[in-house]
Amino acid sequence: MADEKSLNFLEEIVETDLKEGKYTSIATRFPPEPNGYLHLGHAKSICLNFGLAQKYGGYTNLRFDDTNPVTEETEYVESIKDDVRWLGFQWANELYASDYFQQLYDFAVVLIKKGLAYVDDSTSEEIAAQKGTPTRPGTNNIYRDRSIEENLTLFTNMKAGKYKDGEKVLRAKIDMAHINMLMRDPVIYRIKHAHHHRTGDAWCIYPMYDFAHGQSDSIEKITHSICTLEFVPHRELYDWCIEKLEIYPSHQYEFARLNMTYTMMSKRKLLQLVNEKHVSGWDDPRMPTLSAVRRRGYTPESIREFCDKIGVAKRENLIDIGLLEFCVREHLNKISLRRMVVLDPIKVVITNYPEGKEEILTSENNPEDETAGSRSIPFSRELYIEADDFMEVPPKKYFRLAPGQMVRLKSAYIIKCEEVIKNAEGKVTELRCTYVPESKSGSDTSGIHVKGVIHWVSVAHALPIEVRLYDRLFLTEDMNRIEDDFKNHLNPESLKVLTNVYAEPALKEAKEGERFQFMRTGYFCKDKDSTSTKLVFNRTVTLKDMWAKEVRKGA
RNA sequence: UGACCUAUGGUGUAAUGGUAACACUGCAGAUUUUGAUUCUGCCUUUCUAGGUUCGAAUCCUAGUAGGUCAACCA
Repeated sequence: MADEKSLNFLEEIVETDLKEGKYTSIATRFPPEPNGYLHLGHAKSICLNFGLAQKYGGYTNLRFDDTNPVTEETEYVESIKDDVRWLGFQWANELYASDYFQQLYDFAVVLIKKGLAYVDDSTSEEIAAQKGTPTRPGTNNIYRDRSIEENLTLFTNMKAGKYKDGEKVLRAKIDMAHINMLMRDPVIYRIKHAHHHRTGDAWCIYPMYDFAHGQSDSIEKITHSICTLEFVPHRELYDWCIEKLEIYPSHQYEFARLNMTYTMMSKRKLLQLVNEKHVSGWDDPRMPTLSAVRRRGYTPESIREFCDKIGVAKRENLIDIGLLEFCVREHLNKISLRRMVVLDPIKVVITNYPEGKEEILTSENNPEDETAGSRSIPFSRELYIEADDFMEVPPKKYFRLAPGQMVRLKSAYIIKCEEVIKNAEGKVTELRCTYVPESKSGSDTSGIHVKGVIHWVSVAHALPIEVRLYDRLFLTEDMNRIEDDFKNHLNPESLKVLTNVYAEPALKEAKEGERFQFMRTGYFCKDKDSTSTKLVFNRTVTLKDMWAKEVRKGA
């Protein structure tokens, strides 16, 4: 029996609308502005919009809100399409607000003819000054009373390019004393002699968001237009335009955007990080963009699961980034092949293992998935193990390697540390161990039980690789709360590059983007910077580490 | 000195007038050839004050707190 999951408030609205026969099917849209890359906040919106349509039998349009040519570029359009597809969604139609420029222009003319719009010659400063404040009403200016004929002529001239940028605007004529600031004669068209990424130089006037978005929804017969909370006050204007234009009544609903701990989700600031080279690009694996988390090794399934788990509501939230990490671990644990990789090597010589001898051992690829099969791993007299897996003076409950102590080498033998060799500075350089020949994995007759199991790589067969370890980009939990420059909060240790790393030979076959669990250290993904001679892996996320926590508590 | 939105464990989200629950986190334990995974148990919750009602997290009023609104951005 599938337990019935409760509905979020948007699903409730849709179900009610469907039940009451308001609609027979629904249409939603995802409306990004192509002025940056999509991030996890957009993923929430994508999952919501596409998810709703999927669940209730409708469709979702991908509509680029490209009404501001100075910030928008084709590069962004392509990345957005890639990201939506990667997340696993298929849009019904690829559309652009710029497709509607003529219709939108005609709508503006309709408004003028109804006496509901006028051309204003004021500067932006004057308009701002006349706007009043939230507690003080605005004031009318002389342009407000221009005749319909004059407005029509002026607006035609605006379109014809007879004025310079900023010289005139078209404003809706609503009410300068309206309690809602957005209803105080909002600017609906402005002059921009700028090249548009799709319409080229065909237009020199462009509609504002409030005069483009709702009408675009209406043209596409979007039933449920879902946006974030900061647009709540825009809804009144959204409805006003639809009513005065007497067009299809789409409706706007608002939800709270995603905020995440230690994460900055503002496109503008992310752009700044890219431009000022604090990161290597929009897809730097430390970024919260979808192209970055993809490169880092996150799966689309885990992002969708995350969006499902965080829910949808109308109150401000701050999601623990640990939940995202939980989701990706949960998925990667099920699907990723295990490999042994030593990130910080220390050499072990097995003194009672014959020189020149080699054995081929077998290890399962994924204990969570029998169909994943197994692989061969070469074993020999000299090995690398993790420096962390040896302590000369171990604390209580440390069940890895220490002088006189035994551990099992994963899928191989039990070894015992007999001697510690140090260099002149007293640093441990080599461990001399003996192995128990009867303790071979799968045919262990030694009767010895050891608690610790560690990973290892045969020196003679080791594959050198580069590994990039990522930590949170920011050190401050709630980046919405800061008052100083957000760059002051950057984590200087958000990237650590390890170049003295050895992997088992099987990793050589890895394909770009392929994800693995490096046993006991974390999940990793082969990076696009890899070449035939240099393999590079990104750490997606560490494994949960109870021992590290234990150590921290002791400290 | 306004309007609008919001208020449930540490963090999210449910409960739709009838026993406050689920996930993450945290803590404790079992299993484990990954100190992973898995499994078990535990901790912790209705902003305040009134009102309506047999009964309120839920409805009403007021207060308080947080958010939003004064771009020719979206």
